[in-house]
Amino acid sequence: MPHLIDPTLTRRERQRESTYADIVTASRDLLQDSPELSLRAVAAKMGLTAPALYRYVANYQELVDLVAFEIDKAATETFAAAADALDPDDAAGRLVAATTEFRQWALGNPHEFSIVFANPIAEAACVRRELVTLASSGHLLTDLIHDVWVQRRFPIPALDDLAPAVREALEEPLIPAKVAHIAAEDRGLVWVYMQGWTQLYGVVVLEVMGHMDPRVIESGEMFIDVVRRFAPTVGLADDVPRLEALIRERLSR
Amino acid sequence: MPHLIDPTLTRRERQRESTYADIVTASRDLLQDSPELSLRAVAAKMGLTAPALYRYVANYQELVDLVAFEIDKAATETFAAAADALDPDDAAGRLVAATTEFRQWALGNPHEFSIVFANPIAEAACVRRELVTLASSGHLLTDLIHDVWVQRRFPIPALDDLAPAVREALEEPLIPAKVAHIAAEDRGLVWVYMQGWTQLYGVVVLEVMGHMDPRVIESGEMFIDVVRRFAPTVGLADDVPRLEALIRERLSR
DNA sequence: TCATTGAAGTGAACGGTGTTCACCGTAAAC
DNA sequence: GTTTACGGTGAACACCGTTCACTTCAATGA
Repeated sequence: MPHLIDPTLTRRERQRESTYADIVTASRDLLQDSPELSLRAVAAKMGLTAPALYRYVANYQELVDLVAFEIDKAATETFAAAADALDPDDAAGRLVAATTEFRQWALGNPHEFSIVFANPIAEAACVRRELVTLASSGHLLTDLIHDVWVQRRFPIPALDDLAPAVREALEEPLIPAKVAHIAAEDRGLVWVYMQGWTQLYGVVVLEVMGHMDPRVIESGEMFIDVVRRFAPTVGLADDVPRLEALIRERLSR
Repeated sequence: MPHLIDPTLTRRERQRESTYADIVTASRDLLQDSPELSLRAVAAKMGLTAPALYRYVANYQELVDLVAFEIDKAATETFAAAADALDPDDAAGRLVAATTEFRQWALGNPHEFSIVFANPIAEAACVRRELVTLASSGHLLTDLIHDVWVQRRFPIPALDDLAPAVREALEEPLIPAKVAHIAAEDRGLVWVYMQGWTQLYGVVVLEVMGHMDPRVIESGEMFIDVVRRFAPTVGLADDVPRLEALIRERLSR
């Protein structure tokens, strides 16, 4: 994303913005090689000393959050691009393409993946939770499932059939903007999304962490299996052969 | 596990064994409070200096592996105990009880859980991989699913219907002992186990890491939902109401 | 235009980490 | 009773996150 000159920003502000971009770039560079991201290494890579970074970031955790947020944003763009490579009317194919791209990206960039999706945020501040919660990747997948639903109208649970805790979580999500465009009575769809995300997350984390037979990881068969089992839930039982072919084509790239 | 005096071990060997136990105890104590396990802190807690630990462990990673292995072993005993609290003939109930106990333990001991199940072993040595792969928890869950299968004889995939990579992984697992007691022609059952483990792992990691709406985590509804959806796969469709009640009873403790 | 202000960066320092090495006492082994 | 080697120490190195006093210099306002 080439940074056009924004006249509303003063020169200093523009330079500051550019430094933030440099921080992210340096951090992602380091994550290509090492699983650990260190503040000092980032500073060194930028030609700065460590204390200088504290002008931009309150502490190490905030650096990680910043980088994680930007990684998620950038990765989501590649997921969206994978979807956009297909016919705009092929909602099912778009969902599967983005999902497959997510899996491939995770395995190809395990450190970046870990920083975004395998970081404990239970004991973190509210800011952190908000950032991660409005993850753009989650937003994208929700949209793609919604598109499938618009086409297929697969059954979704009524809010009254869901447990109270779930209903609350769907009616008033932590970040309202995330599902604001989904009508209140259709929020059961978000529960279906969460079911799917849970399964996708399970395979991918197992694969990225290496907690699975290497031969199975390499083949991608468990990932395919998950998609195959989830397809009927979103009205795509009949599309499985085509979708599976689509996945295999993408996996073999 | 009270250590009886083993006359086959010399005094020195016994003392060494006891020191290993102390290392694990000190480490687990530290993990109760802090998410990070530091070699120096372990040494200090034992009244030693850091270099002394290198008489027992080659490096930090080996300390983590040792602790992770022992935690897995100890945790598995509590899972097994949860199963044993039920009628020995109630294979379904035993599986669900152990599974629920796993989820509860994970949420109650997030640091211990992370060290065992959310540690990247992709870029680790072979020793590490072997240790984690012969995880006793995996062994237990495989046994419990096998018991359910003996009772219900739910359909399992034929090896010929599975992808080559999967077939290889099932026929010659990384650690042969793990599934040695399952006949070659019944190895499709292990694939069903892996499907179930993937789903269980997905929810629990999401919950432990806090990457889910706190209200949903607290209620345990997504975990219940996963069990509910998996039940038919192992011939337990009709048992869902009873099993769900069993879960809810355990969750409310 | 000049003085002032404040943002950005530095070097030194503190406490923490994993790790290595030379050294030492003492308990086990021959 | 002598020798061996095991288990422990203290000092040191390189790295980490973080703080603080200090400088520099560009943007700002009079």
